[in-house]
Amino acid sequence: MFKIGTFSKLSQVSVKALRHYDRLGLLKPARVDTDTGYRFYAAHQLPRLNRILALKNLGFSLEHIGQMLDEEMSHDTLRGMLRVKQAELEQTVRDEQARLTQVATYIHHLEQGKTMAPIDVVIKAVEPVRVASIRETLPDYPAVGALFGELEGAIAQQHQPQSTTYLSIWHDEDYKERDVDGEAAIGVAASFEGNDRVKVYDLPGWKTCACLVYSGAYNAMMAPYQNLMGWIEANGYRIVGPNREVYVVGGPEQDNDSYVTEIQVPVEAIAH
Amino acid sequence: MFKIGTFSKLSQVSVKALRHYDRLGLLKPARVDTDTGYRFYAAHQLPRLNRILALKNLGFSLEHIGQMLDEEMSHDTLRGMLRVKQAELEQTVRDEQARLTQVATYIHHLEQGKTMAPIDVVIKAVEPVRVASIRETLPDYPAVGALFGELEGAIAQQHQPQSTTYLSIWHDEDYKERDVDGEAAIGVAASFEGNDRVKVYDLPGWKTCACLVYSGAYNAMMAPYQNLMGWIEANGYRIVGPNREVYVVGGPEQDNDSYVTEIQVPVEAIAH
DNA sequence: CTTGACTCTCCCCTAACGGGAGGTTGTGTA
DNA sequence: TACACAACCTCCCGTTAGGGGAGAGTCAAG
Repeated sequence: MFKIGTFSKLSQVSVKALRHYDRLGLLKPARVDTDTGYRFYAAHQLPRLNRILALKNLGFSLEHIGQMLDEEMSHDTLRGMLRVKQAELEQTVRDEQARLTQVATYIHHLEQGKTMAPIDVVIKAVEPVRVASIRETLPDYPAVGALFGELEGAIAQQHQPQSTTYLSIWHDEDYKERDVDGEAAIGVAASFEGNDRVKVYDLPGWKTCACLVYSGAYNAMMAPYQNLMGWIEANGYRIVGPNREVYVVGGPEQDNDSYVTEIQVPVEAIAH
Repeated sequence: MFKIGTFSKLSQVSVKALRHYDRLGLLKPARVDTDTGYRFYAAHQLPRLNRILALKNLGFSLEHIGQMLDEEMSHDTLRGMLRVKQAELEQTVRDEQARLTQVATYIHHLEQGKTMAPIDVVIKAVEPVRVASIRETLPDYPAVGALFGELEGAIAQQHQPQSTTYLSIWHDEDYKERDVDGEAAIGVAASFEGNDRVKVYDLPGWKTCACLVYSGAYNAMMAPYQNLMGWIEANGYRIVGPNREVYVVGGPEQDNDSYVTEIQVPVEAIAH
C-alpha cells in the first residue's frame, strides 16, 4: 500500500491527476482511511493506471476511458470505438496539414514582400437561400446592375419586404472580357412567385467555400479575385462551381470605396 | 449599421462569439448605444472579422490574433509568429500520426483475435536517478537476485534508509539464454559511497521511453516483453539503449503472481 | 514535543464560447 | 395605441483535464 505521493512518483502521474481520477471513478484507491481520508493505492493498480494513460495518449476522453475500462466491454464495441477514434484522428491530421499548407503559403508571400491579403481567405459553409433571379448573357460585368433594378421592380410589385441579400453568380469557367454569363439574385420569401423572366428557386448551399471579404469599389475587384484564386491553387483546392459575389454594402454608383463585397468560390480539397 | 443579429447572419459568426470578441477588444462595434447598450456594426468591419476568422482557422489563439491585428506589427515579427505556428503544426501532425499508427495497430490486434495487451504500452519520460549498482555477466536472468542481496547488504552497512527503487538493466542487444550482461541497481542518497564492487552514479533519464507495467510472476514475463517489442516495431520506433525492469513490488521468491514490474525500453521515433 | 513534509477538501483558473435566466428594447400587427 | 413576440442586454454557470493555492488536519523523525 502506497500513499498518494509515493504512488504518484511510482507512476509518474501527478497527485492532482490521481485525485481527479478518483473523483471520476476511473481509479479508486484500494483503500481510503475513513478517519483521515488518506488514499492508499496498491501496486496491482498500476496496470490499470497504465492503461488509462495509454488510452489518454490515444486521445480518448476520460469519460470514454471510464466506459472502456468499467463495463465488460465487448470486442466489437471496443473495435467500434477504436474505429471512430481512427476516423477522428485522420480528420485531424488532414485539418492540421491544410493549416500547415496555409501557413507555409503566407510565409512564402511575406518573404516575397507581397501583401498580407491572402491571409483573409476563409473556408466556411454557405447556407442555401431562396432567391428570385435573372440569368443572362451580359455585355460586361457592370451590366448586372440593370438586372438588379429589374428584380427590385418585380419584388416591389408583389409588395414583398425588401431583402438585404443581393448577390450575383458568374457561370463562366474562365475570365471573359465580354458576353459574360451572369445571374443577379435577391433573397425572397417562400411565397414570392416568379414569372418567365424572374426565376424563383433555392440557391444551393456549399459545405466548403473559399471566401474573401473585399472592401472597395467594384472596378478594383480584380486584385482580390486574383488573390483568392491564387490562394485556392496554393492550398490544394479545386473550384467546383460558379463563383458568387455577395453585396453586403453596394449601390448603383460604380466607384464607391465604402462598398463591401464577399467573394465566394465553392471548392473541394484535392484528394491527398 | 447593422444590429448584432444582422451582422451575425452576414458574417456567419454567432452573436455569442461577436459579444465575446467585443469583450476581448478584438472587434469593437462601430457604435454602442449609450442608453440601451445595443451594439451596432458597420459593413467595413467585415474584413477585420474575416481576418480574425482566417487567423483562428490557422490555430492562433484570440489573444495572439489581437496582437497581430492591433499593434502595428512588423513584417518580421509576423513572420516569426507564423514560423512558430508552423513548427507547432508540424509537431501536432507528427503526434497525431503516431496516435493513428497506434490505433491502427490495436485494431489489427483485435481483428487477429489477440489480447488487448499492447494497448497498455505508454510512451513517457523517465527521470534520472542516483543509484548504487553492480554489473556482471550472469549465468541467467534470475541470478540478478543475488546482486540485489549484495547491494542491500552494502546499503545497510552505511546505515542508509532503504529505498523503494529497485531496478535491473539488461545490456545485451539481443535475447540470450545464458551469460547475460545484467546490472542490479537500487536508488540511494547522494551521500552514499561506492567501492570497487558497488558503483554509484546517476542513472540517466530518457525523454521517450516505451513502458509496460506487468503484473505477475517473473517467469511469465516473456509474453509482455514480446508485446512491448512488437509494439515498438509496429509503431515506428527504434530501441536506443538497454532496457530496464523496475520492480515496484517484488521479492526473493520466483513465482509470485502479485509482483508488479515495469519494463522500460528507451526508444526514438524512426524519422518520417 | 515540535517541525516540516505530506495529505485532505474546497475554491478559483484555464479557451472560446454555448445555454439559459431575468430584464429591457424594438417591431409588426390588430 | 396596445399587445405580443422577437431581439437585445448583462450576468452566471458549464464544458476538459487537471494546476495553483488556502486553510486545516496527519505523519514521521529528531
